Amino acid sequence: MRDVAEHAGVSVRTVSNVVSGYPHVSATTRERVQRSLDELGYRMDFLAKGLRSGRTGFVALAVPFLAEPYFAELAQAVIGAAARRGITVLVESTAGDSEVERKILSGGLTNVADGVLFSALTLPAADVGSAVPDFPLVMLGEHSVGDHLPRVGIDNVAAARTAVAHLLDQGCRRVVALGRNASENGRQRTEGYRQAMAEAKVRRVNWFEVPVDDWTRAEGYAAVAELLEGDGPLPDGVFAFNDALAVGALRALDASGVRVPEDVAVAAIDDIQEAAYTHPPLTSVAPDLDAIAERALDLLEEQGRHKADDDDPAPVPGRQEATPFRLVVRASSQHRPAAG
Amino acid sequence: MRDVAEHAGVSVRTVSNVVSGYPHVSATTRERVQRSLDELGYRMDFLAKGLRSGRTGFVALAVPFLAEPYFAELAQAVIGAAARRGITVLVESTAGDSEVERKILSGGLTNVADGVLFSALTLPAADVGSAVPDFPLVMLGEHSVGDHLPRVGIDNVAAARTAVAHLLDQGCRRVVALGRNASENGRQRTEGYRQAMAEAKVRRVNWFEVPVDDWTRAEGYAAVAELLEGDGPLPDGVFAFNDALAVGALRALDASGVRVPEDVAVAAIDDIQEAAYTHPPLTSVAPDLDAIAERALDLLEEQGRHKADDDDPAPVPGRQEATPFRLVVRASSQHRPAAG
DNA sequence: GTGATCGTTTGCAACGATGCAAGAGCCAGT
DNA sequence: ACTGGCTCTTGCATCGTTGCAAACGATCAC
Repeated sequence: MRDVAEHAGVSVRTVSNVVSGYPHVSATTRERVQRSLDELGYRMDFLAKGLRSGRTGFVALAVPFLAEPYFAELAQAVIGAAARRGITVLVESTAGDSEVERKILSGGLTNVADGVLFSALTLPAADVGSAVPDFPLVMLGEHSVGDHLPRVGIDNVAAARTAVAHLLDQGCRRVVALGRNASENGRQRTEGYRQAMAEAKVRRVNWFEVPVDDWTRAEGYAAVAELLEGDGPLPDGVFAFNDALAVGALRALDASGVRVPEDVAVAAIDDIQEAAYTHPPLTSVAPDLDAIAERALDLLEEQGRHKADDDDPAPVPGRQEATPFRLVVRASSQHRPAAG
Repeated sequence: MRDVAEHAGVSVRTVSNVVSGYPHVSATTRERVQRSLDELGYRMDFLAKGLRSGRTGFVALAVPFLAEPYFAELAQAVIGAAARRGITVLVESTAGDSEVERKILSGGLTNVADGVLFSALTLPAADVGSAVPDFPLVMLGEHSVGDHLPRVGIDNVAAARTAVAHLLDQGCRRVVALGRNASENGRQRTEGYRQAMAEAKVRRVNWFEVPVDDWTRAEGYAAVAELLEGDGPLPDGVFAFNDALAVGALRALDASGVRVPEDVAVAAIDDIQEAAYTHPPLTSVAPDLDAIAERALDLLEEQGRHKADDDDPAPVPGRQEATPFRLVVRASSQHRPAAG
């Protein structure tokens, strides 16, 4: 920038004014500086700008596994929403490592990012306690830290209830819930399953919850394969807590010759792109990822503004925003067996 | 850091020495500073460090669509490899917008990242010409800019040839190549297909190339659906240029009641995780993503060092690194129809 | 003609860290 | 006792940019 100033015969400050669009710059000067800018191929140094102004224009997004379709699609949505606001996204993958997650929550990304969007899996709740971070932070999806942290995501209980109610509507009598684990997400979707089963007055003997460790295709496959090998009564419906589990379940059912949806109907949550191409296509609850991304960025900006205004106001009440979702019905759940 | 220095009763420079592990610091001082560090919850400012030292510890990864499984898995591999080196990855999604791609190549990410890994789809070859960027850059996969830019990826011709040869080995007589488009990648995989067909002395009448725009499930589905509706002779093998196309193809075949692999064998390239869970599981060529990520980062660091050494040496000859791949055979290609 | 006002431009300091080289204190060797 | 060499510590300048407020010149009203 110094070079540009010299080349244009003005002060560095004036160059800065031109670059940052300061209104009180004469047209002739602006043009001359602009020419020098182009000629010398000037590129702004983000670091210096960030250092001086305290804002970097970056937002960090931390997800457990970027290679999981759901998180990849979420990341894509966040990147798109951020791009519309002129914000760049820094994507971090925690690999479900609670050490990494703890570092992020304790501010490991501060002053490189203006804010952090955090989709936590195994959250080190104990370590975090009720401490409020000293930087803009919005949680995506459920977490177990407490409601003092702002959060954006679908209502998991309602989403699960919707999926299970749909299966019951289709005539299922014995619906298995596949996917309970240690996560808060797992707890809530289990709750939704139970509510739907209770509401439909399904007899307790037909309730069945299959636990897993992770919500992956492999675990879904293994769990259902084991279920089919067992000597218990077979289910006529499977509610998988996410699409990856459902994909694994479908594969296991297919491998065992169980027909979907004739023998077993399947529904899940996430509606990843893959869901439209499974065998058969998968019924799934679709969260509005764009809405999640937009709302999350709104909340981040809001926190950023509050920080700037006062010194330390009540740092934004932990708002819990529920974004819309809808049930996408595909072939995997469309059967109507004879009542029984 | 100033606060810490004051609190510990030393100069800021000494604090810096402790933080950066400078050896000549007495044990007592080090300990005292460390205590103040912890007590005040000091966190290093990456921006200031980067501004002063000229290195940020960031590497940018630009991919067309993060939501595409292949790129998501690639990103995960890069993030993992970078983490092992203490490098943080900044993921950018170009959305196949050549405007964005041009910006990246002209250095839009410089001085925020020490280097750029670029997986280009539609590359604005004309705009770039043979200009060598003034920052460390490594291309991932094929591109059409020319060989003056270093590149890491599998040998696409060989990979395609391997997949097609496998289908022919399985007894296929009429193999369709699905996926030719304007990309360099498409050109090369087409070339591999032709080589394999020629090598096996397949009669020209049985060669068939189906073009698409993008390598997505939707396009794969549409292309195969159209093929099945047509009145031409049906193929007994489909070679899809990537797994997404294959997934779409499998769905279309399934929907039309065509049996895989009995009627049509299918193979593709990428071996995304989803490939193991399709109906039936998909035979695919698996690139070694970890190797790609590691080599790419190696080349970046090498370029970084060269930059540091001299002023402007021949900026690293455009090395073209071919990483290993292997064919993963699954059910989608395992048939042996009667010779015909 | 003179002072007030406005638009435009500028100098200085600062953001938080590190490179450099010099200063302070200590010990051993002569 | 003096010097050289060592370890440990420090001050100063600097990276590229922007906030702040003053300075500058010109126009305007009286």
